[in-house]
Amino acid sequence: MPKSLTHSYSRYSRAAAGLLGKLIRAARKQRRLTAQETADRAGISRGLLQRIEKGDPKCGIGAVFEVATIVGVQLFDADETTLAGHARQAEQHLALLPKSVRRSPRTVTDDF
Amino acid sequence: MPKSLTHSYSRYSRAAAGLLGKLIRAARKQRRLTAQETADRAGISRGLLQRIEKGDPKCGIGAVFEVATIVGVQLFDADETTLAGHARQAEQHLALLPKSVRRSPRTVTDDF
DNA sequence: TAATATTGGTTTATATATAATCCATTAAAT
DNA sequence: ATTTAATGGATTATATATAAACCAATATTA
Repeated sequence: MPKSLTHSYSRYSRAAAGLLGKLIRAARKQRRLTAQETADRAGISRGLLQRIEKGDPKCGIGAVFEVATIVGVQLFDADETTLAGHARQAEQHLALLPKSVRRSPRTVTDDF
Repeated sequence: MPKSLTHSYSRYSRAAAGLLGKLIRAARKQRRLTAQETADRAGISRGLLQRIEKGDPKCGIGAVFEVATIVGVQLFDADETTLAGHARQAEQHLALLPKSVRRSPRTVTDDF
């Protein structure tokens, strides 16, 4: 049985989702796009778009990224080559990491 | 009745989710963090963490951002002030937009 | 090598995200 | 001012995301 809705994310994560939503909404307004038309292009419902622009953290990241792309919000630094380049770099980086994954004994405190 | 799983997001959105997942996984390995421990700290299951690192676009953006924060993946440019600053800027920008929201007659083609 | 921990991939039950449809309100066009 | 379009917010039904519990395979430590 899944844990009920007892958990809430950190302030930082909620702020990040909220910021992205605000950026999306601002970009949509700039482009004079209707909520309905934007939702249609993204293949989602208008209600979901409302939640995305409100920064609801439970929205699927695919839907959020799709809308962001449509309204012209850059997800990653455009100057730093392309997305494909980023991914390739991440893969190489991953390959270069030491094989040892065993966690270090030091305890880490989560304060953000 | 909701539309079934007939829709799929754009290549760009999927690539973005996939990239973020790879960055997260690389960062977690760098920090020698176990999947289980990372999931525990994020308040999610290990299975969801696997999907996040795989770039599954249906994962909640809150969960993804939470994990990204925990493993140290910067969501927004750190140099560009803070998240709060970004949000304030977005709000001001939104307020400064012309009141007219009616969309322009020109049709726009989605090719990305 | 042996023992232990981590991971990847299932399955199942339940919580919930989503689409669809409504209505009321606000903004925009005529 | 009237009409029309856009928005915000609810509601409901259903698809599905998630947690939990497994197992097998791999990696890590001793």
